[in-house]
Formats: sequence, C-alpha cells, structure tokens
Amino acid sequence: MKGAMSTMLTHKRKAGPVALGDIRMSPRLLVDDVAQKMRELIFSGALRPGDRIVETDLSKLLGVSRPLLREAIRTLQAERLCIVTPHRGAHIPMLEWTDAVKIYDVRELLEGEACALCATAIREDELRELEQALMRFGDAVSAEAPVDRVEATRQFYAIILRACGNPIIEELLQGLLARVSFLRAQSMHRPGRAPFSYAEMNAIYEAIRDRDADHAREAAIRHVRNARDAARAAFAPAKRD
Amino acid sequence: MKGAMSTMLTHKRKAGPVALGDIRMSPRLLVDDVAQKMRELIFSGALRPGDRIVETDLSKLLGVSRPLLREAIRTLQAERLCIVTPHRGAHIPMLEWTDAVKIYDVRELLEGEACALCATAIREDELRELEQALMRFGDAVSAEAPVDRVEATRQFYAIILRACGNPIIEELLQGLLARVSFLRAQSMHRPGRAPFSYAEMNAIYEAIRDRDADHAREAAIRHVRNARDAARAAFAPAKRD
DNA sequence: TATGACCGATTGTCTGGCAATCTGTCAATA
DNA sequence: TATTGACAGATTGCCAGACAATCGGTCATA
Repeated sequence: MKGAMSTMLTHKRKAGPVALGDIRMSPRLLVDDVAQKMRELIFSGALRPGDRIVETDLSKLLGVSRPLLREAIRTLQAERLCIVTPHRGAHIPMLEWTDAVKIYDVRELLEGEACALCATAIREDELRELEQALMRFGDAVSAEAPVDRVEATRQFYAIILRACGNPIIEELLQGLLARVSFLRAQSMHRPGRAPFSYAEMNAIYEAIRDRDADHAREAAIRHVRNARDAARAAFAPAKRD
Repeated sequence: MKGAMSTMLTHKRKAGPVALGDIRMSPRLLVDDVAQKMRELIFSGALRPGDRIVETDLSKLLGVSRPLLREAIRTLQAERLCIVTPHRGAHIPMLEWTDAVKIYDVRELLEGEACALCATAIREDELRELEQALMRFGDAVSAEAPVDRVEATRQFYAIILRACGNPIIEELLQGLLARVSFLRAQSMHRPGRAPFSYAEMNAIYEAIRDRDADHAREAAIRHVRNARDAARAAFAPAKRD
C-alpha cells in the first residue's frame, strides 16, 4: 500500500490519428473466465432464476477451487446477477415484474440519451456499421433466424453505445440488460414481435442518420417501451399475476 | 445447483400501511465488513487514487486472511472502485477529468429524473424529512461545519432517491457518486461553494414541494452542473491540465 | 400440534503452500 | 551510451485441506 505513482499506468487513448492505439497484452485470469462462464450460464438459461448455487458442486463442475469460485461469485453479486444470503449461499434472483419495470424505465432514460448523443457524435464509418447491423437484423427477421436477430440487436446497440461517446452509459446499460436477460430472451422470441422491432430500430437509425437528436431519443424511448410491453406479455406464463 | 424454489425467499415489502415491514436478522459476513472498510478507506482519502493495494500487507493490516481480502477486492473491482491488473495487483483508479465529466453527465440525467419522479411520488412525511434535511444543511452552512454539510447533503439525496420510487436509479447513482467521491470531497469543501449549494438544493426542494416535475428536473440538473464546475475548479491542483 | 433436540449439508474463514509472473538490478554486449 | 540478457526478490494466482458456525430437515417428545 505504498504510494506507487511511479508505476501507475494511465493509458489514455490519445486523439491522434491512426497510430497503434491500445495493444496491451493481458493474460487471462481464471477467475474472470469463471465469472464469464457463470454469466453465460445465466444468459443461456442453464442457471435459471431461483436456482441455488452450491459452491462445492459448481466448483467441481467448473474444475476450479472453491475460493476461486467464491471470488467469481462476489463479482456476480456486485453485478446483481446473483444474491448471496449469509450462511445460505448464492442463488439467481427471481425477477419480479415490478422490479423489471423500474429497469425498463431507466433503460428508456439511458438508451434515449445514448441515441440522442449519437445523433450528434456518431462518425460516418460508425453510421455505416449501424446501417449494416440494421440490415443484418432485417435479414434475420425475413429468414426467421431468432439467434441471428438477437446477435444483430446486440451489435446494433453496441455500435450506438460505443459511438455515443459516454462509456458510463454503456457500462450501466450493460449491467441493466444483463439483469433482464431472461425476460428479453423470452420476449424477443415472441412470434410477431420481430417486424415491429425492426421498424422501431429503423426509426432510431434514420433519426441518427438525419442527425436529429430529439427524434432519436423519442424513437429509442418508443423502442424500449414496446420491448417492455412485449416482455410484459412474455412474463405472464413464467409468473402468474 | 438443484432448483430450490421451495427455499426461495422473495420478500417484497407490501404496500400495506405500518405493519412490521422487513425485520430479517442478517448475520454480518466478515467479507462485507472488509469491503465496506475498503470503501471507507477510499472515501476518507486513506487510500488515494493511484495507490497500490498489496494483498499481504492489507490483509495483515485488516487482520483477515488473504483469500477473504481477495473476495472483497473482487467486489470493489465490480464497483469500479479499484482496478485489478493481472499479475500486478489492484490499485485505486486515477480519475481523469474527461471520465469525471461523463459521470457528471449521467448524474444530471439520473438525478434529474429522480427529482422529477419525486415531485409526483413523494409522500407528505417524506417531504417533511426533506425539508428538515435541507434546514440541517442550511444550519451547517451558517455554522461553517463542513462535515455536517456533507452529511446533510447525503441525507437530502437519500430521501429523494428513496422517495422517487425507483430503486434502480438509487443504486446506479450510489455507484457513480462513489466513483467521484474523491472529487466531491474536495469540491464540497471549496470556500464559497456552500451558499450556492444551498440555493440550488432549496430550488429542488421547492419544486418538489410544489409538485412541479419539470422544475424539479431543471433544478436538479442545474445543481449537478454547478457541482461539476466546482469539481472542475478543485480538479486543477490535483492534476495539472 | 407445537417444541426441542439431533444430524447431515453447506457456508465462512483460515493456514500454508507453490508455480507463474512482475519489477528492479546489474553485468555483458553492441 | 544505450540496449539486451540474466538473475533475485516480491507479489500474485490458484489450490488443497481443514474446522467452526450455521442452516434445513427429521424425529421423538410433550
């Protein structure tokens, strides 16, 4: 804990053109792999809401030690992807609809802002990428390829969040999306939703392309709102109410 | 990892009046205490940006084992309160001003929304609490009691975030505030800032009291924006630019 | 039916250890 | 002189094993 200014690395990507930007080698840490694997288990539905995590079992399944798994669990806990109850262990949270609504509300705010920022901040090459992602989504809708749809959506938003110029928004949204991943997976696969999604995303794209921040925000909000309603419908079977 | 629905606890504070709401006993886990202690070390400035964390040393200082400290570090890492570089250990992040700006931008958005929501959602008793917190702040300004000022500010916002009805906003803001705690501590102690803070907070209070969501949002945004400018001024000595 | 005592399962934490990697030093080299 | 290579100490990454505390459930008892 000695002050170690001398060894601080404060890499900042300078605005300079081209150059060889950020090419740090970073060795993988097993604990990060374990955390990522757990996230994937949750996103893929292998670990479902309510499931309990027994440290001994999971550490054996993953082939890592219990202390290491516990480190990974702390990470997931901080991300709200699992809940640790003292002396009772960790489990995957049950998402109540009322909580989901709050998350969608904040998504409206953040995605709306991201899209509005994008309208002024996006570069031409990023705009082309965005158009391509949108087209890929369109293709996936026509081809009825749900997996491709999900991936194209992910990319579409990844481009926007990267281009909006505020990494904090990206970071917060990433966390929120992870927490409703279960709901999203279900609602995005609802028959009939995809064409509407396309229209909404297209509206976002066009507003950004036209550099119209207000419309971009509105379109983004509309998209989230519709996604929420779709999720609402998908929620019923999982939990009566 | 067996499905364990039977043992799931899904406590939800029912809207029912009074009653004995949530009175779970929850044993303290040492690891949580350690994480909290580390946060306090950061907030208090005992651990400063750039400082390195040597596991063996800190674990000895805290009187806990290294594995336990590592768990705590993972938590702080997920909260972005420390950065872990593989094989090089953890350190407290250096906050660049450009990053701080992004955080203040998102704060505008979230605090603005929280205050707007509050204007319609706050209960009368909470409103009175809010007024009291504001008065305490006013007293602390007159008395030139910086510590009380900080505490009163914290309470003022805690009430708003609680009353706005969206715990997600509260949660996200908590994380963001923690990350600029170093800056805030400096800027809040700047001579001459406090009376302006009071005026701004008073504007927020009055708008909420008058149930005027738009003005509440505007006042909140103005407050954050001024806080950012104060932080900007406080930033210079810490880091030339 | 409610209470209390017991028991296996699981968590919380510690100790100790060891290989891998980093940092810094210093000599050898171009 | 500046770079390269080799070495040593410090530190991290990960593991195995252990043990007390606590939990959840069962069963006998009142």
